[in-house]
Amino acid sequence: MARQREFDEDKVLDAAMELFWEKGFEATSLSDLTSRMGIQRPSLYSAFGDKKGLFEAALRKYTSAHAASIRGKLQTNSSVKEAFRSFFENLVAKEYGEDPNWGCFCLNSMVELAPHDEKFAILTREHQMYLSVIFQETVERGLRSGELDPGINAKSLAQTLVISLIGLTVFMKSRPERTFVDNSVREILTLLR
Amino acid sequence: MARQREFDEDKVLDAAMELFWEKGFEATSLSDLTSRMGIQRPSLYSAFGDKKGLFEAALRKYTSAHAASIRGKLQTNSSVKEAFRSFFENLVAKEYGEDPNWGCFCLNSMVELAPHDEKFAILTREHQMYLSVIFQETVERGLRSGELDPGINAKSLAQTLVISLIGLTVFMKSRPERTFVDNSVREILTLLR
DNA sequence: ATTATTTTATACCGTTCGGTATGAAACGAA
DNA sequence: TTCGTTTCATACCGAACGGTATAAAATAAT
Repeated sequence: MARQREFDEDKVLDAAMELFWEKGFEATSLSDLTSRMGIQRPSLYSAFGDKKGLFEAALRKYTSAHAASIRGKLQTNSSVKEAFRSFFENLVAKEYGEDPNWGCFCLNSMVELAPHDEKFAILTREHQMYLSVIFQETVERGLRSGELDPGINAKSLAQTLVISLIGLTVFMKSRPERTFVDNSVREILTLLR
Repeated sequence: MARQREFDEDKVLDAAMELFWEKGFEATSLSDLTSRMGIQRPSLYSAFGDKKGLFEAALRKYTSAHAASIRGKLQTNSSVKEAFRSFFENLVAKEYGEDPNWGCFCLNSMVELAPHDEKFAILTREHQMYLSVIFQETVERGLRSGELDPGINAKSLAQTLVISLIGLTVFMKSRPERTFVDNSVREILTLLR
């Protein structure tokens, strides 16, 4: 028995996510947000609490979608080596296709907020842990099928691939020459012997 | 024929560097800066131009010292494998010793500013390029001495080590369990076969 | 139609932002 | 000592910040 919302909470959260992803937490103002989200301040505050609450909601939505996307990409290919190869190569191709390139929202947040806010340290760290589990499951699939060398330590390799993914993603924010990144990808993939 | 400066430009720049390193560009206010640097605003503006000019001066000072430090560490050990091993292990030990952990000022800046400011994209990218040259020279030393497998591509390996360094440094900002990082370091070092 | 409840839009709050005008204090040269 | 120059400290600028008080508009139940 009341007035109904005129905005779709999920839609405006996407708009906020884009903005935070692009500019980070501090550099994004409430005026930026309300104008891009198409709602007024009181609506924003009643729906998400405050600026940091909105940021957290946006980041949680991002990590959830990001993890699902990566899991999907790694499952499409029956060959594990091929799956990782196309995953990393598509990652690079995508970042060089877009201009400019905002990197990964979760890593941006890890750099900006994790050392100052334990909640975001946990949130961003747990996302990387989850990615390492996805990677590990994929490596173990390759071990079971015999595609990968049985001497491989699935967990260590998966964790190293996460570190490599982070390094590549962050470094590409500075738009280095593509050969640098291509060389690294090729080298990293040799760990999947 | 005039009044002399009462502050040491190099000293106050160090103070600014620490603050920007810790909090980033946006989250650091001029009041933060002047209070930590121990000078007044007009002195800051006359010496460094504006906030971004001060930030750039601080970052240049950081990258220069950072590169020299890394070059020094890699030269101390006659064994190249041992040099990289101790380099990465000390990196990890140092980050876990300090609490909290501000990561690398250059990488923090790459994430926060590179996509929005071409000057900082270049500055941070060039620093990584320089690190890759230092790494490459070290790998080539190992090739010449016969310590490393002649099949190794020095440039690709060096670039991959830079990517790994970036990934490790950024990930450690979220204070993950140390075994994760240790596993990755061990795995990465296997590339130095 | 009236009423209770929620969301909307506007306008505003005190605070802090990056940056600067101003004049006194401290020098070196004459 | 006087003068010209530079740096110092203070105080201030308009603008933007994150957040909220207020009341009109819109709904569903009575």
